[in-house]
Amino acid sequence: MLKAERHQIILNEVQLHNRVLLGDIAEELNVSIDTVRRDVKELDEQHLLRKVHGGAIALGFNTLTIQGQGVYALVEKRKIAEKAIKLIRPGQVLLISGGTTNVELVRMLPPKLELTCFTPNLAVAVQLLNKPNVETILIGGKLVTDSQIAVGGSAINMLSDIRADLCFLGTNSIHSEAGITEFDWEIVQLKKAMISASKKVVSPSISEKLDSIRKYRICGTEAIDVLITELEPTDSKLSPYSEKNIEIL
Amino acid sequence: MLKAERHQIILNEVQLHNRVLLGDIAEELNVSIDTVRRDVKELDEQHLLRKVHGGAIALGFNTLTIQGQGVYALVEKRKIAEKAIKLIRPGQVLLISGGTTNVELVRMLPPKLELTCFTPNLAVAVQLLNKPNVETILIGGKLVTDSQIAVGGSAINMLSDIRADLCFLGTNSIHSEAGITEFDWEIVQLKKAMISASKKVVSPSISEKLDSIRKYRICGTEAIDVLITELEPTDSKLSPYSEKNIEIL
DNA sequence: ATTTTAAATGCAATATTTTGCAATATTTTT
DNA sequence: AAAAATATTGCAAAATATTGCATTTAAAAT
Repeated sequence: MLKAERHQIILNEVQLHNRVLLGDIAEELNVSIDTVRRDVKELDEQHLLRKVHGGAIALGFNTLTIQGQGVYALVEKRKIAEKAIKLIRPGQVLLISGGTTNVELVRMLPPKLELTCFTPNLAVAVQLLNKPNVETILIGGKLVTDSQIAVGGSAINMLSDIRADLCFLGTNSIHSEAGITEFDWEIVQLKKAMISASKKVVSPSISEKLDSIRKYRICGTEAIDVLITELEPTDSKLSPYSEKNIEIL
Repeated sequence: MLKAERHQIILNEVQLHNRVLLGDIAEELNVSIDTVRRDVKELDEQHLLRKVHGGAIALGFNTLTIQGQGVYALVEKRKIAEKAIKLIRPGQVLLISGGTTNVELVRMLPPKLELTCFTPNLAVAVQLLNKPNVETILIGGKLVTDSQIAVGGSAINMLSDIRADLCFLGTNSIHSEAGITEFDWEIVQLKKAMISASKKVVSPSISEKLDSIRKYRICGTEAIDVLITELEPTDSKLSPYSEKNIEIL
């Protein structure tokens, strides 16, 4: 029995019955209760369920999660999110695109921080709802299924009325010469509008996405103010970007 | 044995059983376990499966779900949702407000039904994303935390461009004389706009909400075309409404 | 056809992860 | 407050991964 398989089963059980007992699962899966305990602990760390004394329960009401597997490269993304949050000042207006890194960023926002946040992304919006001191404004439009982001004329139109202090632009591909690129035309248009609606553009990208190029271009490196990766800012992989006058964190 | 051939077989196996063990495959294909490991690693990099310790598993659906904690009066709401769905014809344009009944309604939509759905509510939007044949358009605006609904000028503005066939208006309070009422002023404005954007207004309400009045008025009974409760249409509690020429389901 | 080059494979040594157990601590229940 | 249930921690055995390297195989170039 693979660990990942157990995780799926446990999650499924929790979804179905809203709660599970560790002992029951252990028996059902024929593993020791310690193993189940560790499984549940991991799932809890990935925000896929909530571990409680004696078992686990499904997450609370406004919790959107990515079902099935947990978030890929969560450790790296948390590191990025932590650096990103340091850029934020109380009272600012933020513009936040989609992507799991941005979701993690929002989740890690200090609860007492007062902000106004605009976002076209469902998962980001749901996370923002959990922050009592954040005013959230949803950017509407046609929803792209897999990225859960609103695109199209009305979204772009709504963005044209905004002047945000900081834009966290979830990035698919970034390259020191080609800039930021995407493979979905609609999303390209949206992100372009997001960039022009912001005073400062921050690109949180796990290093894996560096030096890659997609079909359509969103902007050149000159439009990016800050690049945040999980690496040390002095890492050699980042020097092509710092040479382009991008601030590296 | 060609590499591509092995890849096919591995993928097939994963599809079929949801998981594979490296050892099993190695034996089956008569290659070393190292080779299989490398194969699986490649397939993982192409996002065709997920490599885990000991083997590989199929990719989960990357869909967002709201992990609903026990929805109050779920049985009744399902009954209402079932009746409501019968009103829908393929290809129609729907306008759906918030509320757990509407979420349940969307969850129960047949997967093959083709629709265009507008909604200002996050939970509804998330559920709609799981429907492959539904085009979802999010109505943006300032999010009201507890109802997870977008309100304000831009939302109302966006609604003014819509002409929906059917509006499912989640209802807080309905009264045969006072009509539909709410306690949140912003939401009242939004729902008014939703009503004028639709040809036909349907109010799905559990019977508990009948005959109650809140602070602000959304519309009179004349604006409501259909009232759906979990009760039999002939129930005496509903007669004040049928007398107002509302269709009862 | 033959050489050159690159890719693929299996092996062995080493590292990492997973798992169950036992001893101890903590929480929950009575 | 005592008893029962559940958690935590450290540990060792087993399973699995990783790495470097030698060998084979396939592809490209001559």
